Amino acid sequence: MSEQDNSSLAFERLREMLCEMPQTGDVKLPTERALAEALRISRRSVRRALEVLEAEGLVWRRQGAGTFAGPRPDTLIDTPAPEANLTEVMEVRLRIEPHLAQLAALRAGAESVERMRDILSRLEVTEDADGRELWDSAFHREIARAAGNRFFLMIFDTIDRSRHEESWRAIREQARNRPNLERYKGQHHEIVEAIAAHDPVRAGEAMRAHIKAVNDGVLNLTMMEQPADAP
Amino acid sequence: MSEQDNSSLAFERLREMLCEMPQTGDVKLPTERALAEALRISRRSVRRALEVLEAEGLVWRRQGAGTFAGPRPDTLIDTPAPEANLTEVMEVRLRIEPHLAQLAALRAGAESVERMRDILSRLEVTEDADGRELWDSAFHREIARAAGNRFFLMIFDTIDRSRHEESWRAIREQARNRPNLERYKGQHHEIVEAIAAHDPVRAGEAMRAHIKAVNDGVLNLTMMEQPADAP
DNA sequence: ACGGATTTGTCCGTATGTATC
DNA sequence: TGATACATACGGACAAATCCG
Repeated sequence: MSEQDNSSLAFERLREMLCEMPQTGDVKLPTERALAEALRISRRSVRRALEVLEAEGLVWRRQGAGTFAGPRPDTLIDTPAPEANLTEVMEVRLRIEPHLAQLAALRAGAESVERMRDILSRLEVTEDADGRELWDSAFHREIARAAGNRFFLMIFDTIDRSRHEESWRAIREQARNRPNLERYKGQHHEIVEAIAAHDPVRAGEAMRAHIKAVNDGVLNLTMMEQPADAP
Repeated sequence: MSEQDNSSLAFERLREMLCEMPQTGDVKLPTERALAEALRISRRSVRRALEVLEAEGLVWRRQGAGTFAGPRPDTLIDTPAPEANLTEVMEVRLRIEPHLAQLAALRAGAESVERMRDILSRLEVTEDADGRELWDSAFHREIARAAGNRFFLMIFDTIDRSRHEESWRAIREQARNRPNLERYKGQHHEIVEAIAAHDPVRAGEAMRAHIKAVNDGVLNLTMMEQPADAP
């Protein structure tokens, strides 16, 4: 009973603290360092407790901002993704986006191709991980737009939303190692060239290869996280 | 669990906002600082999202003036216009449902196949139009379920909802009144057989042929309605 | 024609959580 | 456990461009 775990102590104290707080959103908690000092325990223990509280939905945290009480403020999500599994999303992308590239090759106008190239050039000079994610998404969406089918565009947006939710970890980790980034860059240009040349077969195949590469990259990464696995 | 990057959040919210705006040009958006405060995020995140939207051609900005909604060539749709969508929906079905059949052939269990056969038997003894419509939809949805991918199922439901559009029902039912019904019946059984045999290639091809036949049936019908349209 | 007010464009410092040792 | 390096988010400050009286 004496020295079980400081995390549980922090957990009780923090929970108590939360109950006394006003229920209005946007209540900022003290920083982790301050809490650790106030409770006379290590910051690691505070973090463990906060992780549990976050999972319970009592608090939410954002890097660079702080820890806040209450549910997340931006719950605009209209249940787009149940429990988005990464493999499921990739399977859908692998089977749909090649069709979008094919249709885009048949129907894309010069201004669409121009926008694609512009987006790619911006993607390549972006160092920020968040920004890269945004530009990459914009590129794929531009292709979906160029496909000229509003239903396909709607479907793409459904996938894209889930992709952003799922990207929370894997893509950012993946951004760390640059070799893949170069390969993706080449694949992107290959796709645009095929579309510009109105070559649906090549466009579809290029898109398929690209998504397959991304899929493999993410898969390898998640496998690396689990120990004892050599290529 | 669903807290994505702030930029992506701003991106979705802004695009949604743009779609709800009147189509008239010269619509000035709130200032970046106002948007940042309204969305409860930093101005930097707003700016990243606006950059992408500008590259997509949805908005245009001028320093000192503000951000304006640009021309909107394609709008996200919630209420599709009937006529033009028919070909669009058919195009989507033709390119997606074969994949569903393939996956179903790989993953369908015995009970799924059992349900498909049961649904088909009920479809074949149904005389009224509403009933046939319902059973046919149920058959295709059972295949989507058997594909074992929740996203694909979600996407299928999106398509299926449009398919049930009131204005199309008459057309589809007329297309089914013909001897086409017999052909569709055979194609349905061919699909189920291929799935039961775990033959993805045959299943995909059978589904493709089926949807192509339905598509042709509808197309022929709509052309018959408009007599003698000459180039 | 002029000047103040407003808005976008740009940069940097600070604060915070995250990851690693 | 404690300490350090790192990525990210935020806000302020200033310049450039524009608008309005």
